[in-house]
Amino acid sequence: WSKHVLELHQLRCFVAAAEELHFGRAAQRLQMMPSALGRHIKLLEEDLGARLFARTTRAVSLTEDGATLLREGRALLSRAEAIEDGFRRWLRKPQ
Amino acid sequence: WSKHVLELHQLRCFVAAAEELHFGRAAQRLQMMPSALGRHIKLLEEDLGARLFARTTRAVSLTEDGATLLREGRALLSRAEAIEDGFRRWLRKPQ
DNA sequence: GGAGTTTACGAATGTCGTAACTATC
DNA sequence: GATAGTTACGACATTCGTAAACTCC
Repeated sequence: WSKHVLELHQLRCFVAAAEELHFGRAAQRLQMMPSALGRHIKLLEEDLGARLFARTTRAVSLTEDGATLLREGRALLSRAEAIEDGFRRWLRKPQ
Repeated sequence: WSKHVLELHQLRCFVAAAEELHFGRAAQRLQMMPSALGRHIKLLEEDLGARLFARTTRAVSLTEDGATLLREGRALLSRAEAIEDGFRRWLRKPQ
């Protein structure tokens, strides 16, 4: 069985982790446990077929693929937020 | 507890339904049952705080908000697919 | 009454957090 | 031995499909 498709929730986990370069802080920022965050990132890596972080378990750093996804993922997320905001700004649209 | 955030899976359901203007065919296209598709669309409407379809249960048609989301949602989905394809095209990147 | 969407309800899946494990310093 | 990420495992929540209900022609 397979999901095999990109989902925004995974991407939010990845972007937070990529920005913090620290799973614990990233998880805290997203109000979830590090184990949950790590699982989502692992799934994302499997879905994309790419390693996104170089892990030494002592510290994490972005791979080249990770850096690419950070750029494109941020753009995608901000576009998604723009759509949400566009709708939510006008509950009962002004005309 | 709240999810309250846009997810691509909901958007895929909505776009299929908006293109077919028929929940049954849309569900078939996505290989799911109409009831499941309808539930996702309902959640999406609640999340965005907007009615997306005018339903007469005999036929569905897009509201103005629905037409807007169809445009922006398609763009978002195609960008998401582009990211996926970009990664999957180069399993073991070409150099 | 039939085509089409929605609701009710168990069953199956997925996701979570705690705790134990692994590895690095 | 402390810090940071991962895996194992039940518990909880979501999502599914079937079937019944509803609604408009």
